[in-house]
Amino acid sequence: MKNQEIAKIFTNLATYLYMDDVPFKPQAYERAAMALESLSTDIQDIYKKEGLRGLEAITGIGKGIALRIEEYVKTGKIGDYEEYRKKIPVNLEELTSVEGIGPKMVRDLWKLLKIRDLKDLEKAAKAGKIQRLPNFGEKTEQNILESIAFVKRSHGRWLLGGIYSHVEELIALLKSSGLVKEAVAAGSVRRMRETVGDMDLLVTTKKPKEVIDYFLSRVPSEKLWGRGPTKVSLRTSQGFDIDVRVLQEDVFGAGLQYFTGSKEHNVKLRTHAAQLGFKVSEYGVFKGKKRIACKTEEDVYKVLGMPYIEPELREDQGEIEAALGHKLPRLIPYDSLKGDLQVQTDWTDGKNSILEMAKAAQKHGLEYIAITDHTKDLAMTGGADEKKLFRQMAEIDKVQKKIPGITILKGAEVNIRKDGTLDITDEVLSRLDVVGASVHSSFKMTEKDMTERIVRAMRNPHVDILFHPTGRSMPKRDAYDLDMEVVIDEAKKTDTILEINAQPRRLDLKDVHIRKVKEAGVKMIIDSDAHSIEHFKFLRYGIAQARRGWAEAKDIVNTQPLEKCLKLFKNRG
DNA sequence: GCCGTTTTCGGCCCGACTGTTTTCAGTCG
Repeated sequence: MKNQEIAKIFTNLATYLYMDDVPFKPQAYERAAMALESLSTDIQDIYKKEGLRGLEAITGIGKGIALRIEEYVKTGKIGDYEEYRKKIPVNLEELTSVEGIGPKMVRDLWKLLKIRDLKDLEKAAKAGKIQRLPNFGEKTEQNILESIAFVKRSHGRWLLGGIYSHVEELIALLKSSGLVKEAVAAGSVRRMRETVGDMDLLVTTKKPKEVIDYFLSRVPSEKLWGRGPTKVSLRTSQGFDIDVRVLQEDVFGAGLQYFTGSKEHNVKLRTHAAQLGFKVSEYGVFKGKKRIACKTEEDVYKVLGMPYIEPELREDQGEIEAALGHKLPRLIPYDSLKGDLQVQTDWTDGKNSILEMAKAAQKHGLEYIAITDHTKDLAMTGGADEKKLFRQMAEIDKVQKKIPGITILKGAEVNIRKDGTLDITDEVLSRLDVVGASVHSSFKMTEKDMTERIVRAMRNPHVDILFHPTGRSMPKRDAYDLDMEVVIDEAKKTDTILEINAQPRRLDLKDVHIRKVKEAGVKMIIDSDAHSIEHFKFLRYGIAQARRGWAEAKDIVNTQPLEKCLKLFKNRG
């Protein structure tokens, strides 16, 4: 699948066009790149099946860009882009990943100092060469050095699950100051994106200066990026960037809407507003000079003729159109899960016993769990063979008696071998309540082979769930090559449930897949993949991911009580 | 380069902040 490759080229091409001050084209390429990134169908397939017309049917792709995609599919290159690369042969992604460096600076750094990448940049900055350039200065040079250190440390983005508790702490801190009325997170944190680059906190207060002083006195910062009368911007000692903004109480809704983003959602919303004769900014919705609505987000959307749009949907993926047509999904609510069907214990690589996990699950409000320890191919985890599975089944019966308030199902996470067969016999699988199958090895197969491998496993009549279908693990391992269309199709045919694994580094399925699966009418399940009693809290991120994929409660089997949930399994209806 | 219940031509979101300047360009969200 070349979608991401082509998207990257278009993003870079946009950067080059920005350097040349070309108007409007860069944005067009950026939009095309975004369209490609969120496309779960292979763009090459679309081209092969439907030609240029198929490409042009995609919003954001017109005649010109369709031709460039055609060129790439045919030759593996895009001419305009190659020319630019010859002229300015620099690593755009690396250089623009540095906070404060955009296309124009990249251009000048290349022109004047022949800086190609992060290494060159760091060297020049350390030698004090940057500050002598026209329009650069001492401070810019210093910021560059600090940004480079950060990019190197964290690649600039953080897992949502890694910083979420930090967000909650800071909100609580602001609220406990007694100085603020409202204190909420906005931005990608509020939209619950799987990774976030920084944190936007919004407060309303009558004493902006005091709030900012208070915040600075309580949150140790490694670097103060800047502070104004209504905003402070800093990097914490953990290296995480936080913006705190003070909003006027009577325009809080407009501000919250604005700073929640996404940028693309807001662009679309403003365009729509303009068509109605309104102007939208962080200070409200205006008709001429008159302010119409801004107290709550509901007001903002209402005056623009649409119901409230949940933050998780605000990615310009059709939510505004859906809202206008009153076709928004009724997203699966948080805290609506009744069970968790992927739980590991100390029988393999989990930290806690079956009883401890059951107790923790119960405390988390769950009515049932499945114990799904690894199986024998995963030797390093102490994966169970058939005998060990029987022993564990007996143990679960014993534990169940000690804790009657929650049902403990007998399950396993069986390994899908390279050829698509499983590492546990069908005879034993048939004795389990829940069988999840997943790939843990041989990630580097061709898309065709990997798809066939997984399809074969799904065809096993005992496999109820395909666990973490794409196998990614952020940030170190990307998804393996897989034809998701085929997998979804096969899930429909075989009644296999697809998992949304809630581990912050997995979040697999991805949001774009979830939407496809839902549209295909295939069932999904949200599992914590808990390896300790702490991990049931991950379910929240799984639900967030489901919501970002427009899923409703009825799409997710474990929103149902146990009996109903099990009826949705294959061969159980 | 894309798009269309204002438009097949003429628009394309909008404002704040920063660092370098001495009125503004670049970057960000």
